[in-house]
Amino acid sequence: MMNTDYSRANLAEVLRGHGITPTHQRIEIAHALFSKMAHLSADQVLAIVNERHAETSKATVYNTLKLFVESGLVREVIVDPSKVFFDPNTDPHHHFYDIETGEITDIDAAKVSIAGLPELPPGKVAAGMDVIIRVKRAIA
Amino acid sequence: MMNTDYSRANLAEVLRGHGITPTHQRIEIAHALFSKMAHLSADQVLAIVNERHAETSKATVYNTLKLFVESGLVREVIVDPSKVFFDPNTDPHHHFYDIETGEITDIDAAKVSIAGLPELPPGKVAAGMDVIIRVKRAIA
DNA sequence: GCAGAGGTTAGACAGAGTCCAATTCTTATC
DNA sequence: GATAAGAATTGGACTCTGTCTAACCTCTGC
Ligand SMILES: [Mn+2]
Ligand SMILES: [Mn+2]
Ligand SMILES: [Zn+2]
Ligand SMILES: [Zn+2]
Repeated sequence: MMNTDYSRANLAEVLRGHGITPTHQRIEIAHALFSKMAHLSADQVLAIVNERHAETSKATVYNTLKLFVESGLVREVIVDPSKVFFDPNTDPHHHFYDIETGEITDIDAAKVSIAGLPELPPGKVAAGMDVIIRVKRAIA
Repeated sequence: MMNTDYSRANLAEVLRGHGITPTHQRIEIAHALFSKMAHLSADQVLAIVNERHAETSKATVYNTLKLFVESGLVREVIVDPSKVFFDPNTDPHHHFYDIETGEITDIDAAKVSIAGLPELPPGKVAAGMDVIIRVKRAIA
């Protein structure tokens, strides 16, 4: 989706390209997600963004993550009952989820084929599909 | 998994068969889940169980649902970021999830085939797979 | 520079879920 | 049927994630 240019200047351009006014806070939040390319919770984003000097509030982190999701910049991953993770990888893909460590790993959706799904309920349209493979440490 | 005998006496036997001491509260909670055969949140279970006369605490509902999950009597469904649902259907199956109404519908896993999944990460063993198809109302 | 829209903020609030020490129940044994 | 010991339940305090609000700030176009 983006190359490897995670400079603030380039991130600002990416935000503009999605119709988002690039503020300091939004750029820092985008930087946290895209430079780490990891599945981060809101709390983790808040911590990363305020590592050097506190400059972004909890409310702004939540507002911004929601905005990013709505504009397709990042994707929500719902695997843990206690918190949502935000995924800078918006290519179609699935996830391994380690139920012991919480680690989330991507699975390229292009290599996976799913057949035999029933028709959608009448009057309904698809909004997305999640495949989550829960794994745990093999017996020692 | 069970027939259609949702009598308290039979539910008590089912619990014993899973190594669970059948208390009044546990039997009522099992009754709520199996007689409705629906995906219920802890809060919904609490409300159902205390419909006639309050007799079960929130702590017991959570304790019991956890116990039922651990003993394989029910299954957790993690689709909504704000709460867990408990599923009395433990046959392999997937879910439609209406992101607008919250409605959850079962998809028989026997009819669905998934190919091309990568190998599990080294040292990991599968603990389950969830397929969630998020749907919404078709544009009016 | 000014105005107005849009963005940010602290902190109060809500809801799901956990924890604890005190109490009550279940069950095995007599 | 009574007893005793372990198991289960309980209210309520607590934690954590996420939302909301009203005041304040900042950016942009004029
Ligand atoms: Mn939760
Ligand atoms: Mn939540
Ligand atoms: Zn991912
Ligand atoms: Zn189900």
